[in-house]
Amino acid sequence: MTRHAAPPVLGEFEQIVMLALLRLGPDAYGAVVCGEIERRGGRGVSVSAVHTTLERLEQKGLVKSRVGEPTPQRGGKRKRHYEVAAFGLKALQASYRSIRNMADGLEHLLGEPA
Amino acid sequence: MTRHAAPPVLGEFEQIVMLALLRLGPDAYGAVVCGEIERRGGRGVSVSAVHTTLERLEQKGLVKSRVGEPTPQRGGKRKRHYEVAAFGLKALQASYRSIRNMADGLEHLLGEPA
DNA sequence: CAAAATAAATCCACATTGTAGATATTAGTC
DNA sequence: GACTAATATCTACAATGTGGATTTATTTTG
Repeated sequence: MTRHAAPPVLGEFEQIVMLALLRLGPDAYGAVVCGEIERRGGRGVSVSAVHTTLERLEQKGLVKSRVGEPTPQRGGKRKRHYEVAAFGLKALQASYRSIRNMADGLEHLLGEPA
Repeated sequence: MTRHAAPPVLGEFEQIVMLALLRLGPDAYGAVVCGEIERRGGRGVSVSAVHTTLERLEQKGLVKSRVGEPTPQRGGKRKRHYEVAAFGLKALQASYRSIRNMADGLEHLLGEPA
Protein backbone atom coordinates (compact mmCIF):
# COMPACT_ATOMS: atom_id res chain seq x y z
CA MET A 1 0.00 0.00 0.00
CA THR A 2 1.55 3.19 -1.23
CA ARG A 3 2.18 6.08 1.08
CA HIS A 4 -0.11 9.00 0.32
CA ALA A 5 0.82 12.51 1.27
CA ALA A 6 -1.88 14.16 3.35
CA PRO A 7 -3.80 16.58 1.18
CA PRO A 8 -2.77 20.17 1.85
CA VAL A 9 -4.99 22.58 3.72
CA LEU A 10 -6.70 24.80 1.19
CA GLY A 11 -7.04 28.56 1.48
CA GLU A 12 -10.43 30.17 1.37
CA PHE A 13 -10.18 31.34 -2.19
CA GLU A 14 -8.66 28.07 -3.34
CA GLN A 15 -11.73 26.31 -2.03
CA ILE A 16 -14.05 28.69 -3.78
CA VAL A 17 -12.25 28.24 -7.07
CA MET A 18 -12.31 24.47 -6.79
CA LEU A 19 -16.00 24.48 -5.96
CA ALA A 20 -16.59 26.60 -9.04
CA LEU A 21 -14.69 24.06 -11.13
CA LEU A 22 -16.85 21.29 -9.78
CA ARG A 23 -20.03 23.09 -10.64
CA LEU A 24 -18.88 24.17 -14.07
CA GLY A 25 -17.67 20.81 -15.28
CA PRO A 26 -14.64 19.86 -17.36
CA ASP A 27 -14.62 22.80 -19.76
CA ALA A 28 -14.27 25.54 -17.21
CA TYR A 29 -11.66 28.21 -17.76
CA GLY A 30 -10.58 31.50 -16.19
CA ALA A 31 -13.30 33.89 -17.23
CA VAL A 32 -16.10 31.44 -16.59
CA VAL A 33 -14.82 30.51 -13.16
CA CYS A 34 -14.61 34.19 -12.40
CA GLY A 35 -18.22 34.72 -13.44
CA GLU A 36 -19.46 31.77 -11.43
CA ILE A 37 -17.80 33.08 -8.31
CA GLU A 38 -19.30 36.51 -8.77
CA ARG A 39 -22.77 35.11 -9.25
CA ARG A 40 -22.81 32.28 -6.73
CA GLY A 41 -20.29 33.48 -4.25
CA GLY A 42 -21.60 37.03 -4.37
CA ARG A 43 -18.10 38.34 -4.45
CA GLY A 44 -16.11 40.20 -7.07
CA VAL A 45 -12.74 38.96 -8.22
CA SER A 46 -10.41 39.72 -11.07
CA VAL A 47 -9.72 37.13 -13.69
CA SER A 48 -6.04 37.24 -12.92
CA ALA A 49 -6.68 36.32 -9.32
CA VAL A 50 -8.47 33.25 -10.58
CA HIS A 51 -5.72 32.42 -13.04
CA THR A 52 -2.99 32.69 -10.48
CA THR A 53 -4.87 30.47 -8.11
CA LEU A 54 -5.57 27.89 -10.79
CA GLU A 55 -1.88 27.76 -11.71
CA ARG A 56 -0.87 27.25 -8.13
CA LEU A 57 -3.46 24.57 -7.60
CA GLU A 58 -2.12 22.80 -10.65
CA GLN A 59 1.43 22.95 -9.35
CA LYS A 60 0.22 21.21 -6.24
CA GLY A 61 -1.50 18.56 -8.32
CA LEU A 62 -4.96 19.54 -7.16
CA VAL A 63 -6.32 20.41 -10.57
CA LYS A 64 -5.27 19.54 -14.09
CA SER A 65 -5.48 21.57 -17.25
CA ARG A 66 -5.48 21.24 -21.02
CA VAL A 67 -5.42 23.78 -23.80
CA GLY A 68 -8.56 23.94 -25.88
CA GLU A 69 -9.06 24.20 -29.62
CA PRO A 70 -9.71 27.61 -31.16
CA THR A 71 -13.42 28.40 -31.16
CA PRO A 72 -15.14 30.57 -33.77
CA GLN A 73 -16.38 33.22 -31.39
CA ARG A 74 -14.63 36.43 -32.26
CA GLY A 75 -11.01 35.46 -31.91
CA GLY A 76 -8.92 35.30 -28.81
CA LYS A 77 -6.27 33.12 -27.34
CA ARG A 78 -7.01 29.48 -26.76
CA LYS A 79 -8.70 28.64 -23.52
CA ARG A 80 -7.01 26.62 -20.86
CA HIS A 81 -9.56 24.26 -19.40
CA TYR A 82 -9.32 23.18 -15.80
CA GLU A 83 -10.67 20.21 -13.93
CA VAL A 84 -10.46 19.09 -10.32
CA ALA A 85 -8.02 16.21 -9.91
CA ALA A 86 -8.70 13.28 -7.61
CA PHE A 87 -6.14 14.50 -5.12
CA GLY A 88 -7.75 17.92 -5.26
CA LEU A 89 -11.14 16.52 -4.44
CA LYS A 90 -9.63 14.81 -1.42
CA ALA A 91 -8.19 18.09 -0.24
CA LEU A 92 -11.44 19.89 -0.83
CA GLN A 93 -13.42 17.28 1.03
CA ALA A 94 -11.05 17.48 3.97
CA SER A 95 -11.13 21.26 4.17
CA TYR A 96 -14.86 21.36 3.76
CA ARG A 97 -15.43 18.68 6.37
CA SER A 98 -13.20 20.54 8.75
CA ILE A 99 -15.21 23.75 8.48
CA ARG A 100 -18.53 21.93 8.64
CA ASN A 101 -17.35 20.20 11.74
CA MET A 102 -16.39 23.40 13.42
CA ALA A 103 -19.69 24.96 12.41
CA ASP A 104 -21.77 22.03 13.54
CA GLY A 105 -24.40 23.11 16.01
CA LEU A 106 -23.92 26.80 15.30
CA GLU A 107 -26.43 26.99 12.48
CA HIS A 108 -28.63 29.39 14.41
CA LEU A 109 -25.76 31.85 14.69
CA LEU A 110 -24.56 31.48 11.15
CA GLY A 111 -27.94 31.93 9.58
CA GLU A 112 -28.09 28.72 7.66
CA PRO A 113 -30.90 27.93 5.23
CA ALA A 114 -32.49 25.24 7.36
CA MET B 1 -28.47 55.77 8.21
CA THR B 2 -24.81 55.27 8.88
CA ARG B 3 -22.52 53.85 6.27
CA HIS B 4 -21.29 50.40 7.22
CA ALA B 5 -18.08 49.04 5.81
CA ALA B 6 -18.60 45.69 4.13
CA PRO B 7 -17.24 42.98 6.39
CA PRO B 8 -13.88 41.73 5.15
CA VAL B 9 -13.45 38.36 3.52
CA LEU B 10 -12.07 35.97 6.10
CA GLY B 11 -9.23 33.57 5.49
CA GLU B 12 -9.70 29.87 6.08
CA PHE B 13 -7.94 29.80 9.39
CA GLU B 14 -9.57 32.99 10.55
CA GLN B 15 -12.92 31.34 10.04
CA ILE B 16 -11.89 28.28 11.95
CA VAL B 17 -10.66 30.34 14.86
CA MET B 18 -13.84 32.37 14.97
CA LEU B 19 -15.96 29.26 14.87
CA ALA B 20 -13.94 27.89 17.77
CA LEU B 21 -14.63 31.07 19.71
CA LEU B 22 -18.33 30.73 19.09
CA ARG B 23 -18.39 27.19 20.35
CA LEU B 24 -16.24 27.88 23.38
CA GLY B 25 -18.11 30.88 24.66
CA PRO B 26 -16.86 34.11 26.20
CA ASP B 27 -14.00 32.73 28.27
CA ALA B 28 -12.04 31.22 25.42
CA TYR B 29 -8.33 31.92 25.19
CA GLY B 30 -5.35 30.81 23.11
CA ALA B 31 -4.64 27.34 24.41
CA VAL B 32 -8.29 26.35 24.57
CA VAL B 33 -9.01 27.56 21.06
CA CYS B 34 -6.03 25.58 19.91
CA GLY B 35 -7.33 22.44 21.55
CA GLU B 36 -10.81 22.87 20.14
CA ILE B 37 -9.43 23.19 16.63
CA GLU B 38 -7.35 20.08 17.02
CA ARG B 39 -10.27 18.07 18.31
CA ARG B 40 -13.08 19.34 16.15
CA GLY B 41 -11.20 20.49 13.10
CA GLY B 42 -8.99 17.43 13.10
CA ARG B 43 -6.01 19.58 12.42
CA GLY B 44 -2.94 20.43 14.38
CA VAL B 45 -1.91 24.00 15.01
CA SER B 46 0.51 25.77 17.25
CA VAL B 47 -0.74 28.07 19.94
CA SER B 48 1.21 30.94 18.46
CA ALA B 49 -0.60 30.58 15.16
CA VAL B 50 -3.83 30.97 17.05
CA HIS B 51 -2.56 33.93 19.03
CA THR B 52 -1.37 35.77 15.96
CA THR B 53 -4.66 35.23 14.25
CA LEU B 54 -6.63 36.39 17.26
CA GLU B 55 -4.57 39.56 17.48
CA ARG B 56 -5.14 40.33 13.83
CA LEU B 57 -8.83 39.65 14.10
CA GLU B 58 -8.99 42.05 16.99
CA GLN B 59 -7.19 44.76 15.03
CA LYS B 60 -9.86 44.44 12.40
CA GLY B 61 -12.57 44.72 15.04
CA LEU B 62 -13.87 41.22 14.46
CA VAL B 63 -13.23 39.95 17.95
CA LYS B 64 -12.72 41.66 21.28
CA SER B 65 -10.58 40.67 24.21
CA ARG B 66 -10.16 41.25 27.90
CA VAL B 67 -7.50 40.16 30.37
CA GLY B 68 -8.66 37.69 33.00
CA GLU B 69 -7.99 37.54 36.68
CA PRO B 70 -5.23 35.27 37.97
CA THR B 71 -6.55 31.80 38.67
CA PRO B 72 -5.18 29.50 41.35
CA GLN B 73 -4.07 26.69 39.06
CA ARG B 74 -0.33 26.34 39.31
CA GLY B 75 0.87 29.80 38.29
CA GLY B 76 1.12 31.31 34.88
CA LYS B 77 0.41 34.56 33.13
CA ARG B 78 -3.09 35.93 33.01
CA LYS B 79 -5.30 34.71 30.24
CA ARG B 80 -6.56 36.98 27.53
CA HIS B 81 -10.13 36.03 26.81
CA TYR B 82 -11.58 36.48 23.36
CA GLU B 83 -15.11 36.85 22.09
CA VAL B 84 -16.58 37.28 18.63
CA ALA B 85 -17.73 40.86 18.06
CA ALA B 86 -20.94 41.72 16.24
CA PHE B 87 -19.02 42.87 13.19
CA GLY B 88 -17.06 39.64 13.27
CA LEU B 89 -20.20 37.57 13.28
CA LYS B 90 -21.37 39.46 10.22
CA ALA B 91 -18.12 38.69 8.45
CA LEU B 92 -18.25 35.06 9.46
CA GLN B 93 -21.83 34.71 8.29
CA ALA B 94 -20.95 36.24 4.95
CA SER B 95 -17.93 34.02 4.39
CA TYR B 96 -19.78 30.95 5.49
CA ARG B 97 -22.79 31.73 3.33
CA SER B 98 -20.50 32.27 0.38
CA ILE B 99 -18.91 28.86 0.69
CA ARG B 100 -22.21 27.13 1.36
CA ASN B 101 -23.61 28.75 -1.72
CA MET B 102 -20.77 27.57 -3.87
CA ALA B 103 -21.06 24.09 -2.41
CA ASP B 104 -24.80 23.91 -2.81
CA GLY B 105 -25.79 20.89 -4.85
CA LEU B 106 -22.37 19.30 -4.61
CA GLU B 107 -23.03 17.42 -1.41
CA HIS B 108 -22.62 14.06 -3.12
CA LEU B 109 -19.10 15.02 -4.19
CA LEU B 110 -18.10 16.57 -0.93
CA GLY B 111 -19.22 13.70 1.23
CA GLU B 112 -21.58 15.58 3.45
CA PRO B 113 -23.26 13.96 6.45
CA ALA B 114 -26.75 13.91 4.96
C1' DC C 1 12.19 35.55 50.11
C1' DA C 2 14.82 33.80 46.19
C1' DA C 3 14.75 30.21 42.85
C1' DA C 4 12.31 27.03 40.16
C1' DA C 5 8.49 25.71 37.69
C1' DT C 6 4.39 26.67 34.94
C1' DA C 7 1.01 28.79 32.03
C1' DA C 8 0.20 31.86 29.11
C1' DA C 9 1.04 35.75 26.00
C1' DT C 10 4.04 38.41 22.83
C1' DC C 11 7.68 38.94 19.40
C1' DC C 12 9.80 37.91 15.21
C1' DA C 13 10.58 35.94 10.94
C1' DC C 14 9.39 33.63 6.96
C1' DA C 15 6.19 30.82 3.81
C1' DT C 16 1.91 30.64 1.45
C1' DT C 17 -2.12 32.54 -0.36
C1' DG C 18 -4.82 36.49 -2.11
C1' DT C 19 -5.25 40.02 -5.55
C1' DA C 20 -5.00 42.76 -9.43
C1' DG C 21 -2.66 45.75 -13.03
C1' DA C 22 0.13 45.48 -16.98
C1' DT C 23 1.71 42.76 -20.84
C1' DA C 24 1.79 39.18 -24.19
C1' DT C 25 -0.43 35.86 -27.22
C1' DT C 26 -3.65 34.02 -30.44
C1' DA C 27 -7.43 34.30 -33.29
C1' DG C 28 -11.17 36.39 -35.98
C1' DT C 29 -12.80 40.68 -38.83
C1' DC C 30 -12.41 44.41 -42.39
C1' DG D 1 -2.08 43.52 -42.80
C1' DA D 2 -4.14 46.60 -39.25
C1' DC D 3 -7.62 46.33 -35.79
C1' DT D 4 -10.28 44.32 -32.27
C1' DA D 5 -11.36 40.86 -29.04
C1' DA D 6 -10.68 36.99 -25.86
C1' DT D 7 -7.75 34.88 -23.14
C1' DA D 8 -3.68 33.70 -20.77
C1' DT D 9 0.80 34.91 -18.55
C1' DC D 10 3.88 37.94 -15.90
C1' DT D 11 5.02 40.71 -12.09
C1' DA D 12 4.54 42.75 -7.86
C1' DC D 13 2.80 43.52 -3.52
C1' DA D 14 -0.56 42.87 0.42
C1' DA D 15 -2.76 39.74 3.62
C1' DT D 16 -2.93 35.48 5.89
C1' DG D 17 -0.82 31.27 7.78
C1' DT D 18 2.49 29.24 10.86
C1' DG D 19 5.67 28.23 14.35
C1' DG D 20 10.08 28.92 17.10
C1' DA D 21 12.08 31.78 20.50
C1' DT D 22 11.39 35.01 24.11
C1' DT D 23 9.11 37.40 27.73
C1' DT D 24 5.86 38.03 31.45
C1' DA D 25 3.10 37.01 35.26
C1' DT D 26 1.96 33.64 38.78
C1' DT D 27 2.27 29.83 42.00
C1' DT D 28 5.13 26.50 44.43
C1' DT D 29 9.18 25.02 46.86
C1' DG D 30 13.40 25.14 49.55
